[in-house]
Order: sequence, then C-alpha cells, then structure tokens
Amino acid sequence: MEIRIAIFEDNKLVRDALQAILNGTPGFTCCGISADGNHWEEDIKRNLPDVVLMDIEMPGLNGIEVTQYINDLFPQIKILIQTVFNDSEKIFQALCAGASGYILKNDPPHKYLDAINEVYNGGAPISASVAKKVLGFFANKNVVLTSPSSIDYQLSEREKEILRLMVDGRQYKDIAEQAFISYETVRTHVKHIYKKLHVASRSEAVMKAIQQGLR
Amino acid sequence: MEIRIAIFEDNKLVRDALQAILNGTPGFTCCGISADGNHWEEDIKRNLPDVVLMDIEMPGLNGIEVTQYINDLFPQIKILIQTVFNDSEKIFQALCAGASGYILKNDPPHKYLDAINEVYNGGAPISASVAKKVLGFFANKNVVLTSPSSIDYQLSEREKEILRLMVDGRQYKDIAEQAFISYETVRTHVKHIYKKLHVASRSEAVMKAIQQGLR
DNA sequence: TTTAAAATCACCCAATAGGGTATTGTTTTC
DNA sequence: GAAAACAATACCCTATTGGGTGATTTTAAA
Repeated sequence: MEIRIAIFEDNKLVRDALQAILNGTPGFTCCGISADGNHWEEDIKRNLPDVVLMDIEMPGLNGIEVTQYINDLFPQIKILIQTVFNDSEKIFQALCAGASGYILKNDPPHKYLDAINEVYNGGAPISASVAKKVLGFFANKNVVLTSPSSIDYQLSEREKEILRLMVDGRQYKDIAEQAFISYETVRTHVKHIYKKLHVASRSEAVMKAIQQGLR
Repeated sequence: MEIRIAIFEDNKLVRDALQAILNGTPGFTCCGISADGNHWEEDIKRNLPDVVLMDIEMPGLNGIEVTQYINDLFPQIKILIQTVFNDSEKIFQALCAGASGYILKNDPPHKYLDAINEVYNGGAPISASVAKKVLGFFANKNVVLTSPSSIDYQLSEREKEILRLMVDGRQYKDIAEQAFISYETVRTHVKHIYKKLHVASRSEAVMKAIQQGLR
C-alpha cells in the first residue's frame, strides 16, 4: 500500500525535486502537485492524498490558510508543513490551523520520507529546531485557548460587526458613528446580541466574544 | 566538564534510579535530589544545577509551579520535564512555564541522557508522543497569547480581587456581597483600578485583565 | 408569494456605571 | 515616628447601559 502525497509548493525546482524523490521511492507516490493554494479544493478532491506536503509561503492563499481549509473539510488528511524560515509566528499559526507535523526545507530527503511515514502512521514529526521555536514561543506567556467551533451563536454579520466594536471598548454613540447607523439602532442590535449570547451586560458579551473567537 | 543535574521527583525508587544512572555515567553528575518542590529555592541555590529534571506530579508545589519559579529566578537553568501521563493540559502548562524539553518517564535511560545533553546544548528534546499531544492540543483552537511580564499595573491585592470578580461579570452589588464590603467601597476600588489600568469602562478593564493575565 | 429574518429607527423608564470629593482608620515603609 | 499606601465608607451628579414595546423597510428563504 503506497502513501499518496500531494505537494503544495510555489518553487518549481523544489516541487519537481520532491516529486522525483517521492516517485522514485518505493512506498511513496506523488499524486498531485500544486504551485499555489488557489484551487486547493479541486486539487484535493481530484488527487485524494493521504498526506499533504505544504509550503507556508505561497502566492495567493498561503499554506496556513490552505491547511485550515483542508483540515476543516478533510480532517483525515495529514498535513506536513515544510518551512524555510524559523518564523515562530508562522509555525504557531500553522499549529493552530491543524498541521500534523513540521519539517525544515533544508532537511535531507530521507528525513522527508521519515516524516511522511510518521504522519501517515499518526505521529507528529517535528524538526528539532522547530520544536525549539515552539517551546520558546510559549515560554512565559499567558494563553487563552478556546475552541472556535464549539458553539455558533447565529449572530448576523451586522451583529458581529457591532460586537467587535464593543470588544474594542467603544460606546454606543461611537459605534453608531463608526457603523453609520443611529444610536437607537446600535442599542437594538446590542439587545439582540445579548439575547443570542445569553448575557445581560457588555463585559459578559465581550468575554464570550473573546473566548469563542468572535464568530 | 560535567553536566550538573538536579532531580525533582517524589517517587523514591525513580529518584534513586535516576541518581544512580546519572552518577554512573561519565559527563553527568547528579548535584541534588528533592522529593518535592517546597524548598526549591534553597535546593537550587545550594546545588546550582545546569539542568533540572522535573516531575510534574509532586506533593505541595507541583512541577509546573516550580518550573515557573525556577525559570523566573534562574533563567539560565534548563528544565527538562518528565511526565508519565499524556495529559495535554499539564504538558501545555509546563510549556508556558518555561520548560526546555519533555521526556516520558518510561523512556529508556539512554533517552534521558540524550535529552539532558540536548537541553544543555540549547536544544529542545520532545518525545514523539508529547509532540503529538502538543500539536493536537493547538489544532483548531483560537489563541490569545500575551506576555505577563510586560506591564505591572501595581494593583493592590484587594483591587485584583475586585477585578477578578468584574471579569466574572458580577455587578457592583454582587461584588460587595462577595467581598464583604459596601457598594460604595467597591466603586472606590473600581475607580482606582480604572486609573491604574488607564481605562474608563468595565469592558476595557476586563479586556486588559484577560490579556495581561490578571496581575 | 407568503413568511421569516435582518436591519433600521424611536420613545420610555429604570438600573448600572463612572467621576469627583471627602473622611477615617489601618498597615506598611522609610 | 512620620509619611505613604491601602482599605473602607459615604454622598453628589451625570453618563451610559439595559429592557420593553412598536414600527418600517429590505432581504432571503420556503
């Protein structure tokens, strides 16, 4: 049983090299190559990979966004992030987007193959230097973690907009100006928001908004 | 040059075994053993380790708290967390407390030695299963990360207490009951809190409190 | 096409919150 | 032992917020 791998990579040289390596190694098949993430859904549906090798830096949709999308629609597909720069922020965003592993672009081919094998078998390969970044990133931080998909309060777009302004600490008259509506309309929206969120004050609404990720 | 290691571990058998292994291996010296974290400061100052091998589960002060304290006072000391259970929450807390690496208790001795060597040399050893937990923990989460040490608003204990109640969404009369003080006193405290936090409303104060970690 | 939801505006009233000032002890610190 | 900070209380007045009720228009869905 061969592991089917789809490659997302904007650099043609790297892309072709990876494809050659994968197809030249027993047990691995490159089932698709994409130069960017703009047609990720068709690409994925057509090729049905087991593992996606994802570059972070791509024109158009970046690797983090595509990771998030693939993970939402095809949670069974493992995503292995390949990154050149040691950008903690990017690594961390990919982490939250649902990546299964991290490998450095200048890692040797056998490490690529090992990592693909590992994610395919449910593991979480992380290059040592990436691990260091991740650890360093969280050291001495306060963290508020929330699951965005937990509850949907069914807020309308306008209500979300008002809520965001409330989170910013703006008062009703300011919100009214900002949203080009009257003070009374703002108040009406706020009342609806409170009912949907089951709260009775601004600070409670703000709390929920932050914790649920402002949906 | 030998690596000096201090052990924090409540299980005597494990503690003694680790000490024996370390002292029996060239290049490693066990410079201190503690059954709990209650006298961590004396222990550390007396033994001056390069690396601390820290158990998470300990009576009294737990390994996470001790990790935080050691990291605050002795940032040059590397802390290697050893853990039995795959508790993502605990692993994650230790991550934020400033641990440099994670190793599983049932890893073989040579992995211990490798990991100690790695942290000592600035690496970040993470057991594969721990890496998996860490990745899984962040997948599909919203995260608010803040640095707690950034600003100190010099709130008094009482003010912090009031602020915590405000974060809970309680209104002044409830806070008054909870804190066994009068309504007017609550208001006075709130005014002081606002001045110190440079805000002018409850929701702004709550926001700052959450983001700064309620100091 | 009827229904339903969303968005808009308005008025009333009460509750809550915010700002200022002042006084009185009690700690804590220098 | 004096000065500074903290805790607690009270009263003033205004601004803001929260809840109810009702209405119109637009948009979207059944």
